[in-house]
Amino acid sequence: MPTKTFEHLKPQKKQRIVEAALAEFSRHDYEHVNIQNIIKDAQISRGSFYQYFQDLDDLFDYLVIVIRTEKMQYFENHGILSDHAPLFDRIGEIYRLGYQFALDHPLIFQAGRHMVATMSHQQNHVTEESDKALKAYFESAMKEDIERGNIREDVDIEILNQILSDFLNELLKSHYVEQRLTQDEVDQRFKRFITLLKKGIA
Amino acid sequence: MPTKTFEHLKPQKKQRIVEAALAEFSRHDYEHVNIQNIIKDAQISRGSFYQYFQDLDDLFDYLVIVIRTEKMQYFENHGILSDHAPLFDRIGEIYRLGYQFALDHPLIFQAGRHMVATMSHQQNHVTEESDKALKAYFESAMKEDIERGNIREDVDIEILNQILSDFLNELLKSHYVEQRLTQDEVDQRFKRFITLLKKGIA
DNA sequence: TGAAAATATGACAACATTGTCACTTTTAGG
DNA sequence: CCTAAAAGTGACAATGTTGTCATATTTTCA
Repeated sequence: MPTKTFEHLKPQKKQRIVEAALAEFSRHDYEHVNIQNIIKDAQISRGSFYQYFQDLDDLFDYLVIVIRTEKMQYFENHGILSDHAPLFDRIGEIYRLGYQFALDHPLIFQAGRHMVATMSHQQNHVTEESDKALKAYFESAMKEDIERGNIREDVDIEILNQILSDFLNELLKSHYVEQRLTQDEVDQRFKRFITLLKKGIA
Repeated sequence: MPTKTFEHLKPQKKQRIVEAALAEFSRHDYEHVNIQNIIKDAQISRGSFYQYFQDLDDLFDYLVIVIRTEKMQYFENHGILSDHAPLFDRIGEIYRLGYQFALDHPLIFQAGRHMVATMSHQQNHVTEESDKALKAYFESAMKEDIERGNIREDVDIEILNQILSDFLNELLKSHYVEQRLTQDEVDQRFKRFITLLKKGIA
């Protein structure tokens, strides 16, 4: 964890440092993060950096928490609106929310993505919590829809959840990260996905 | 492209170099690949390296081709067996083939994965070709199944293809890369996936 | 105000990595 | 067996990065 000194910093300066660090982590592998770049970007001296953080590990752990907190908070603040809406409405909303988060916090989003992508798997607590929360949310939505009779009773909730998150993840990647799809194409894809899922293919 | 000198090398030595390079590329970001490690691993001198490759770009491009060629060849050699089998049999087979490839060529598999994961998107020709081939293969399987009456006529082939590849990709990741799932669990998951897909959820 | 505590600074030694080049060794074939 | 072409070598200068530390600046509060 960062030192007391760091915690005492003015929010503005703290943020400058966090942003510089996120930018660096979204560009490079963990092992090759360049401290020089961070201190240059954040406009702090070399010595200060080592007065705030023990080492890279320390900074990394701190960033994980920052990312996790921001993400959870964002979803909590925006997500509870349409509780008890039908499953697919909620999925659509969650997707839009995820996209909006990426737009609102591009640095956090990209750093998180890159950290997960390049991290060794032992350390994947970066998105673990928010993923869990998301799945729990979908699960409750499914159960409500089953009770309402919108979804057949014997549906395999776990697998459906998996299919949903895989698809949404890839969609977000094509849409936001690689910018290969326009908003219209995304909407189209989403609709077709739901249609297929509803009807089944047999 | 590598120099003539490199092409003239004894296959054994060539392979040692390729393997060292793949190992390095599966550990590090493109920008932070360490030539020192490669020449140490491959037991060649610093000077030799620069006699084989112009620079890192050159080595990278060469590796892309190696990975692509190996992958395509592997699938061509093993994949055509059960042509004209029902879609889901073929999907299962392809999955097993992908897994087998990862087991048979762990270095190539991991390097390819890591290169795709950390690469800027302009350079994603690494797996492009084999992905295309895979989708084409699935598509023809679907069409055959539609003709046979195993799959409804109005099914959205493109989206189905997308769902399939997303799901299989994530499955392979959990199964092989993160080793979070046993063979039994994978089989279970796969069956449940197919069941859900067949029946639909409405 | 003034002095102790907290913060900030950047020069520095230690180390790592790169691409080059003058030189040595090996190979091919006359 | 000899020699010219091909292949191989590692020392080296140039550059970059790290963590430390003695010192300077700022803040706190009695």
